[in-house]
Amino acid sequence: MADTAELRERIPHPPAEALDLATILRTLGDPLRLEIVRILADGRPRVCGELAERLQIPTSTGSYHLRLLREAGITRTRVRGTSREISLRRDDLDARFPGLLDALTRS
Amino acid sequence: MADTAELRERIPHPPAEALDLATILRTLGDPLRLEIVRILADGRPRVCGELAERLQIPTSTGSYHLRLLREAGITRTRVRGTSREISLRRDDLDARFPGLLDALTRS
DNA sequence: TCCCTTTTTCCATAGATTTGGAAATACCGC
DNA sequence: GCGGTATTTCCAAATCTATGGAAAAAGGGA
Repeated sequence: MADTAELRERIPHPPAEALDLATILRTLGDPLRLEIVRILADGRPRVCGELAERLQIPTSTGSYHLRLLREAGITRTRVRGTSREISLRRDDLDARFPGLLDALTRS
Repeated sequence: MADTAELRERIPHPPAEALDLATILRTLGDPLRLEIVRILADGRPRVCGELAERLQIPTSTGSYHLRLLREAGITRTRVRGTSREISLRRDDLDARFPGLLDALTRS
């Protein structure tokens, strides 16, 4: 039986223990990226195009912000055919910074 | 009897209802500023020089970061003679973004 | 294989941020 | 008023960030 994580991703994500609070806050301190996190807060994954369209930005700009979110460890990106499925890393974030995501997505 | 707030400050602070989450996160997304907030988290006010010395930075740099913290509504600055007494705006932050400060200063 | 779709990479530009020395400002005590 | 102390403002330089068009990459289906 193969490793689940191996099947799930081909894209580099930081390990949970490497998550840095200042980096996370700086990354979320952009209105566009904060909005992406709020959209993802319902737990349903989205593809890049869906998010770019919803935010009314070119896909190249969207790709840039999604890369920062992934590199900060805030989102998880899963390859699905030619698409990328983006979801919140709620498990790791909640374990490492309890209450943070809740405080950010409340209301 | 004069207004307490009037006696307390001569320096512009944003009103509680103007606090913006993205601005707050961007401001805290700097290691130096996050450290200042952690130092202030015990509730005891500090003067600028005390913070600059503790962080090993020139006072002009400290003054810059403290201005950003104040303008974001994260700290309150009170004039005390030639000094400035810096404290966390925990009351307003807790009211506006419940759980945020706790998540940030835990551990 | 060829085409179509989705996303990323490349690249240049515009703009914002951080830094710290030097000068200016402000308040206090004498 | 004067000297001393604390802090801010000014300013320039170095660095980092965001934007978006165009081209490249990568997978799926016929």
